[in-house]
This record gives sequence, C-alpha cells and structure tokens, in this order.
Amino acid sequence: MFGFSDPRPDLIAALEKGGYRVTTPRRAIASLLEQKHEGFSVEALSDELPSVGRATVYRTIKLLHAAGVVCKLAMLNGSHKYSLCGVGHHHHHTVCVECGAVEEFRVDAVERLIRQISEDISGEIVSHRLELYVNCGACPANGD
Amino acid sequence: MFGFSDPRPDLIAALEKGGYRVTTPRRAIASLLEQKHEGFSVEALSDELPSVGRATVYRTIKLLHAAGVVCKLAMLNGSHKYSLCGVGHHHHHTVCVECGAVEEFRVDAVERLIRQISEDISGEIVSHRLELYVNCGACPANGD
DNA sequence: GTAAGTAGTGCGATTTAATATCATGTTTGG
DNA sequence: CCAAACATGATATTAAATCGCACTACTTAC
Repeated sequence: MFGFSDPRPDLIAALEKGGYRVTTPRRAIASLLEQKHEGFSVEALSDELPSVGRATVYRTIKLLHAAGVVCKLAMLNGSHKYSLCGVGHHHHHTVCVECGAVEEFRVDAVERLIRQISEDISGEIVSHRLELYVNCGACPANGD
Repeated sequence: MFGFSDPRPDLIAALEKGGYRVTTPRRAIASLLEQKHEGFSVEALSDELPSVGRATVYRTIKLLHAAGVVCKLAMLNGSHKYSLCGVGHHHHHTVCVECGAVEEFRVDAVERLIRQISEDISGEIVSHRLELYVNCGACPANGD
C-alpha cells in the first residue's frame, strides 16, 4: 500500500520557523487544523472559529500553505480544499468524490515519470499537479 | 517529442452531435474559439464578443466542455483556463507559467502509472488530473 | 515602565468567477 | 404560419477570496 498517514506536522513550529508570531488566533486555527487531517475548506474552518475573523483565517492558511504544511487541492468542480500534509517529502493526493476524504500517497514512479517527460517536452517543468479522484468505498455516501 | 498540435476539432459538429441547436451566438463563439488554440478564460472570451451575453458564453463553453472538445485547466493560482483539445484521446497539458501557452501531450506511461496506482490504493479511481507547469522558454516574458 | 515601532487582527467593502432568474427572442417540425 | 421547445441576455445573486484601514498587541529601546 502506497498511502500513509502522516505524523501531524507541528503547525506552530512551522510558523515560528518562518519568523511569524504565534498569536492567539493562529493558535486557535492550528489546533482546530490538527483535528482535521481530512480536506477542509477555509470557509468551513472560519465558520467553526467565530472568534477569529475570516481574513485572518485566510491569511493564516496562506502562511501555512507557504510553509508547506498545508496543501491546496483542486476539486473536480473547480473549488478547493486544503489538507494538512507531511513536510519534506513530495506527495500527491486522492480525494473521494463522494465523501471528500483526502489521503496522501507517494509513488516514486510519479517522480520518475515527470523527470522522463521533462526531457521530452520543450521548456522546463517548474511544477506539477497530480490528483486522483476516487470513490473510497468506505464513506457514508456508500451506504454505511 | 510527445507534444502534438491537434487538428481543430469541429465545434459546430460537436454541438450538433450533442443534439444542441447551432445558433448565431454559438457560431460566433465557435469561430472565435477556433482562433484560440491556446488557453483562454471565459471572461476574456466574453469581452471579445460584446454581441453575445456573458451567460451565453459560459453556457456554450460548458456545453463544449461536456462534449469533450474543450478542456478546463486548473492554473497554479487557482484560476482556470480553457483550451481547445482533440477529441477521442485522453491527454494532459503543459501550461507556461510565464505566458500561459497551453500544449497538449500524451504519454502512455501516465495511463499505465495510474492503472498501477489504482491497484494499490483502496477505492476506485474515477478520474484524475495531471498538469505540468512549465517555463516554455519561447514566450515574450522570456525576453523576445 | 513607557514610548515607539512593527506585526497581526477584524470588520466591511470589494473583486472575480460563475450561476440563477426570467421575460423575451429564435428555431424547428408540422 | 403556428406552437412548443429551446436559447438568449440583462440583471441579480452567490461564493471564494482579497483589500483597506483603523485598531490592538507584542517587542524593543531607552
């Protein structure tokens, strides 16, 4: 099995490392996030944190995203979800189209493939995105 | 080289095949599209067609997308672009992060890889998305 | 400890992309 | 030519995200 459940990255540490202050709102966001390994939308997050302004939630998620501890996923319908993710290793995600559950996976073959393609197209690959949309078969939408 | 420039798909034919009427606004959209193999936003398209209502442009692009002759690409920044694309064969895209030029490519290895991954993760893969963000090295932004 | 400076916050307005509403216009089959 | 079905367009609306700005709260210097 390629999937793996990540050790929770330390969001507070990520902020400190980036030279950002660790404030009460940021703590609140971080601790809520740590209960939400699955995909979440910033909007929903904000709704669960009425004590924190929306803009601050967006700003903080952007910081965490820049710090690499939160990933931004493109859903099929064009909306986005975010997900906590392990630092330090590149990975991709599966998203259940029924229940929205997000899982990370890493397959070295993906990286090899990208490298191989990069030799065959003109220009230099600066980034890539690979997302798998699945039906996880274990979600409420499947009759549990 | 994996890339290929597609024969222009016949957008009008695609509409007819889908059982939709071929109307004046749709003709206008189709003929503008056929000059725009590169990525484009619906917004920009609409601006170039003042005689056609915004809603109609969106509706028509959605039809063409459903018909498979137009692809919707997710940009790194979260916005979208559309691109004419060949019918009948699955492919992926490179997008130049500087100039926005879109190219199609197809590598069978991608499909093999997806199939291989599908055997190793729980759940069933219903769809996937692979986009390569490149610096095409031949665009105005690179000093031409 | 206080003043000054910097970083962070929150409200509300704004932007942008896209969709919904719905009265009106167009096409097509007969 | 008529009626039904389909398509259109102006406008309102929604949703996600960002911006502007006054205010607050740390941090540092003195």
